[in-house]
Amino acid sequence: MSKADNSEDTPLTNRGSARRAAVLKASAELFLEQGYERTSLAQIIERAGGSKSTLYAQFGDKAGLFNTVVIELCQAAFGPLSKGFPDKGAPEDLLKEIARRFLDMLWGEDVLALSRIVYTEGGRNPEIADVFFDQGYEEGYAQLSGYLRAVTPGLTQYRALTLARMFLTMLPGDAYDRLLAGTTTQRTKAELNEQIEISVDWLMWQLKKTA
Amino acid sequence: MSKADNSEDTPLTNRGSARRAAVLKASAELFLEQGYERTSLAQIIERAGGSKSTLYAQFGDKAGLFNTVVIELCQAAFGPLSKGFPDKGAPEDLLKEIARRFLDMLWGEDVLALSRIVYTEGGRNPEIADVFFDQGYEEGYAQLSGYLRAVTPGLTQYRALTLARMFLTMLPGDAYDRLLAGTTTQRTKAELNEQIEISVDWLMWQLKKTA
DNA sequence: TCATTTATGTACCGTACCGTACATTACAGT
DNA sequence: ACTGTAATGTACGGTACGGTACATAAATGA
Repeated sequence: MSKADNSEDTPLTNRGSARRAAVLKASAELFLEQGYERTSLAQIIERAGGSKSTLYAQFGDKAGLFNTVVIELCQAAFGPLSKGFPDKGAPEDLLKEIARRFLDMLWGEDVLALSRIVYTEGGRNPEIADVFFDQGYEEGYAQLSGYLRAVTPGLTQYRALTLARMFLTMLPGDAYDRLLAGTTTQRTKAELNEQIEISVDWLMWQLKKTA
Repeated sequence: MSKADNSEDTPLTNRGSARRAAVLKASAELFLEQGYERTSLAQIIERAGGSKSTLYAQFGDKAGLFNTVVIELCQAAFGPLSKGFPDKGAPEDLLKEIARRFLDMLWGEDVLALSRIVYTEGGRNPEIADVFFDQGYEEGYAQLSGYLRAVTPGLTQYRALTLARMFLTMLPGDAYDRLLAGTTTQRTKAELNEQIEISVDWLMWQLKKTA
């Protein structure tokens, strides 16, 4: 983001904002698919139409474009988290449903590719790592911990957050890591269901101990 | 690894094998630090001495060199896992000790950087992902599950593996992911200790339920 | 000691890349 | 309709990269 990042200051004309959208869409696809280094500006333009001038006028440089794209993607990818929880049924069934939704979201190709790119480029670009975790995991912890406190009298906020964090991280086990890395063997659906079962058991146990 | 990978077939002379070692060392440092794309062959040679001819004669091409390096690194990085467990004291204290050792290993700069590169390049190179998980996590699961079965009559091998896997993945919570991604805020030591506590509690509970 | 093989160094090729300069077109306000 | 401004297209510069060709030096085996 070196010289001219036109993200908010100048009011774009219709033509401009349409191109901007096209460039963002194409960049998102290509960055997610190939990563930062392997994606060239020429590829982006080929897919988005227009030309490099537009790109540099609107996003400054390649890094600026990347930053903008990834931050927009973070805000989009974790949308399902803000849908709220189902609210009927025994806590145990409810937690299982929450678990399934969470895993379904993680398993989405967009979240998967986004995670990969954040892990790869985060070291050189801490902003995207922060946004990713704040909008993603932390948001999930907050939602779940709110629910836990609602059904468990005497549960402190800190403890609820800890439990939520541990629940959501034990849930996928190493299945998510294997997906990210691309191992040839992956966890089976049966193993995943077993992990859900175990995780929910544990969380219910913790809640009972508190109450 | 396109044309001439001289990893095992031709007996290298002294001169050759010395250079080979130097190239491997330099490549390891640079690949881990910068990733595959950002590391150029010129950089490697600058650090290792010698010249491109040597490199191409011994490793075929850049990809071949990378593959060799990463696989050697996998075998080296997880060395601490094969040290075996401490074997005196109550299971609870023992599990805590195991947990601490495991986290210490994960937190090492070499394992950290290796994880990052495997997640990044694994998609294009499944072999390194497989080696990484087989030599790393799966080895840890095997060791721990062996111990669990030894102290818990009636625990099946499958169940022991599952418990070991869940234990070792819940242990770091999201702390390891945050490290990999490079967020500006990280989990505190207190939070980690709490996670260890909770994880060990859970595992002890599971073992008691079985026995 | 001499011939053959193996390792090394140098110089180079073609390519792909990011970024820029500048001419050109569409738009907005009057 | 006219004019200044913003968006676009074209063409190119400079560079760094992976990979190769070929000459040279070292080692090996007899």
